[in-house]
Amino acid sequence: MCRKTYFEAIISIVMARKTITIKETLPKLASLMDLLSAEEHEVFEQRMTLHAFRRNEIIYSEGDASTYLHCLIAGKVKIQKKGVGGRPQIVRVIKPVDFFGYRAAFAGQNYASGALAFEPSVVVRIPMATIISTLIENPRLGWFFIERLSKDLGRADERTVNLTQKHIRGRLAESLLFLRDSYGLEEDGSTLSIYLSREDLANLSNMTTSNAIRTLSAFAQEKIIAIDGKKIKLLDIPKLEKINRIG
Amino acid sequence: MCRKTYFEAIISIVMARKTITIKETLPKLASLMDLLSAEEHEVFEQRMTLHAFRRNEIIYSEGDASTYLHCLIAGKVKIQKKGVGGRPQIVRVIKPVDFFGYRAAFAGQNYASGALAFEPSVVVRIPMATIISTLIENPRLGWFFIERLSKDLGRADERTVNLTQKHIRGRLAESLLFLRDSYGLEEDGSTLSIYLSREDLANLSNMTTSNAIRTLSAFAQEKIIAIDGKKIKLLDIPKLEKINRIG
DNA sequence: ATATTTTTGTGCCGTAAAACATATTTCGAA
DNA sequence: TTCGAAATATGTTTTACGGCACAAAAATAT
Repeated sequence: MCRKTYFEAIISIVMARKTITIKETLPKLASLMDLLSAEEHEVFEQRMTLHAFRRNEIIYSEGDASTYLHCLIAGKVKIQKKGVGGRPQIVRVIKPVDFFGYRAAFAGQNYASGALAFEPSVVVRIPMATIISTLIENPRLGWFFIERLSKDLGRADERTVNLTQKHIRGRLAESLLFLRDSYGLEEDGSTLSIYLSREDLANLSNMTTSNAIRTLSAFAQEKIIAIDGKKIKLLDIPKLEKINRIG
Repeated sequence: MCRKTYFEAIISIVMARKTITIKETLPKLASLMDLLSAEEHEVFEQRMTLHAFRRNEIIYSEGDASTYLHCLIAGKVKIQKKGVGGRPQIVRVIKPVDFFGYRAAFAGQNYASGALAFEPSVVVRIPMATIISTLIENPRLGWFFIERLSKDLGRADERTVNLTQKHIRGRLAESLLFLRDSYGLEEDGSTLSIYLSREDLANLSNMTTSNAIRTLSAFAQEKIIAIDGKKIKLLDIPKLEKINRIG
């Protein structure tokens, strides 16, 4: 982790060909900040800090004390959990402006999963102590988190069933569609806007890296996708959806 | 589903060799009811209904409108979700006095999983509309659900990794330990207090029924467990834990 | 009590996917 | 630029597990 000044954070982002100013940061947090009273808003603003992370940098690790709520302002983040023999599994991905890293504190636990930056990212941190004490007073803030937790829990159950029951091709197809839904496509309307390693793709789809590469090649051969280094073009989305559906 | 009067519900439970009276029901709901004001308490009491379910009876189905919060007063319940080709997967189990069936309503969805009684069960229903409108006013009630959802989400992520990465023996060992933690042991200190079919055990452990039977037999041969019909005795818990740990 | 269906228990086989081995390419650092 | 280390790619081997078939036992209905 590297805690940085606003200035440094902004510079990092600019280097990643995106621009962000302090003026832009607060409005992005609006979905949460709008729920607060004037005094609460003031307290939050005072206590929040801005941080920049490089590609693959750790935002927090499994086992860390869950001290802060995180909000991704810019960039892309993966939430992953170690399994048998330390083999990581990506359980969620975060896009701007999503909140993350709050579950463990609500459950009174240390982090059960770690957060890493897929690419240069800017994160706002707010102490969980502030969140929880405000929550006890402000039911609208409570509802904010109830909705998010409920949706995440639904997705987690869905994911458990899909990862355990589908075959490799189905799981990879699902991951590709999931990445499209999460991060969208580039201007050409077919290239995924996220470039992740084959290893990450494997950890997202519950397979070995070899099999992620192999199956990706098979999809390319079948003209379902096109591969150009880390760039993946989705050529035949109906077919991907079919492969995903039938498992 | 069969909606019953208090009287009928009590009779069903008595038939299952358990007794429950109306006087006992409310105190069991205390963890939630204690958070309410006198007026709120009154409203809840008025709107809640008591229901009895027979063995294997459906409490609610996947796709149903998520109209009620459920609380299990007596019995045992499984929450399951259909996957590829309708193959069910048990995602959670419920013991008294646990709340369930509230996530979907909070997320604004229909039920994404169904609830079935493992054995004769008594359930209290409270309309989700009542819960949500009370929640907006009462932050303590909000916190009640935030904690539960956060713990469930942690367990769901844990489960995803375990079910996908562990081998059959590891998954079955985990399920047996999980059932012990959820429902406890009988007076002998080693027999699981829940008798589930091999099929249920398979759906809990993500394997085919054949493999659940096979692996269970293997454990029995190795003197890790003892099988007597549906009764399962855990003989060597350290060994079970080891098998669970190494996957 | 008897018949019928469901659940449990085993063996065998085929296959999907992991493990392993080894090029080849790309990338980062000196 | 050159070197070493990752990341990507692909073929081969091994194995865990699902699928299927069938028998026995138990539960349920008649």
